[in-house]
Amino acid sequence: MPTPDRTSLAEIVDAGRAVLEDGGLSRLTMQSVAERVGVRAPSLYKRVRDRDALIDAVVAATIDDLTDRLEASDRSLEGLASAYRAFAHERPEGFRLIFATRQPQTALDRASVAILDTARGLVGEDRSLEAARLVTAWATGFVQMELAGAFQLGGDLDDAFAFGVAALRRGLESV
Amino acid sequence: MPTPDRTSLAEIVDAGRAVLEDGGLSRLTMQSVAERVGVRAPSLYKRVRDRDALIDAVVAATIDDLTDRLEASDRSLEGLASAYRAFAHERPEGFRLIFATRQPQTALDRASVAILDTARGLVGEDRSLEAARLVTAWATGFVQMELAGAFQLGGDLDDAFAFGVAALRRGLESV
DNA sequence: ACCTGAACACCGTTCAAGT
DNA sequence: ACCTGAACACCGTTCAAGT
Repeated sequence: MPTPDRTSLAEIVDAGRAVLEDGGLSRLTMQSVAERVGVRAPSLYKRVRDRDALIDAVVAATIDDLTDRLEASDRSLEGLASAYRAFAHERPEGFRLIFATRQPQTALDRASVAILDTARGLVGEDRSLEAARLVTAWATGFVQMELAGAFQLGGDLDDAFAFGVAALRRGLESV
Repeated sequence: MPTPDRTSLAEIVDAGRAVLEDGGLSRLTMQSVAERVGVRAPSLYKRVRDRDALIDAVVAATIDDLTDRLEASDRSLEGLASAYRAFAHERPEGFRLIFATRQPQTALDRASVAILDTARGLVGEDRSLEAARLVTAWATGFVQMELAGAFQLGGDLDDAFAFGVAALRRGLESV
């Protein structure tokens, strides 16, 4: 006798993201997600292989949202960079998790395209991949260090970020 | 009746680092560290407040080693950058953990000095802090993405790294 | 077909009892 | 003064039994 579904994969992933932002990865337990969704922990295993798979799904959803933001920016170097940083500030735990997991992140493909387009406009086709990697690495590292509290020598972080984009633009335009 | 010490804080931290590189953070359990040190898990609590404090100590020791490497480099922009990257390749889990923990990282002070010196030589006193942050953010992000397998569009990563340092030098020299 | 309680393995942590 | 086994709380996961 079929029972009506009491939840769904999408609802579980959303609950996982909410719990993650609330309390960090260590609070992202099967029990806390189940409770938020109104079900018992063992029921989650009907939709999700295990906790790691749930975490992967949370990462994938986060990357999707991040990509939407990049695509919605003005696509300039400055626009991409600040959209990236703003997203990380909004969802610090989710952002952090993207680079804390080791897996085939084909979900990053869409984001790569947006950044590559802008990079191509700055340095041309030949060096666009390297230029995109420069910009992405810098933005990723900046935000991660910011979130980790690793910038401890004072100074204004907004200034440092603006200085960084400007220097990158100069460095790339002189290729 | 005093018992002779069967271990020490330093030995525990070293064991923690070894276990970490072997199996990642999730394998860094009190039990695995205790076993490696030849003691039962509860005994660790005589030297270490809890697992988080052990992790903090592992991070601090890792930052110390990293700083030694930076100081032992030729102190050029290129030398610092490749020393940084080489260290991350040697101790990927330890490196990763540095920016995965949120805490007062005064241990980063020594490393900051080395990078600031080099940055000052490139852009002068006024913008040295921002320049140091640009370089550190880029190197950190590059290596983290590399370790996470986030560079998935082919191309040579050594090339991309060299391209990055060169572009940063140009961007900074034209301040 | 989905949901649950019970059960098991494992981990962090405390503590009384050993030496 | 350090070390240990026993115990407790908590978590991930499986599974037989419910609907």
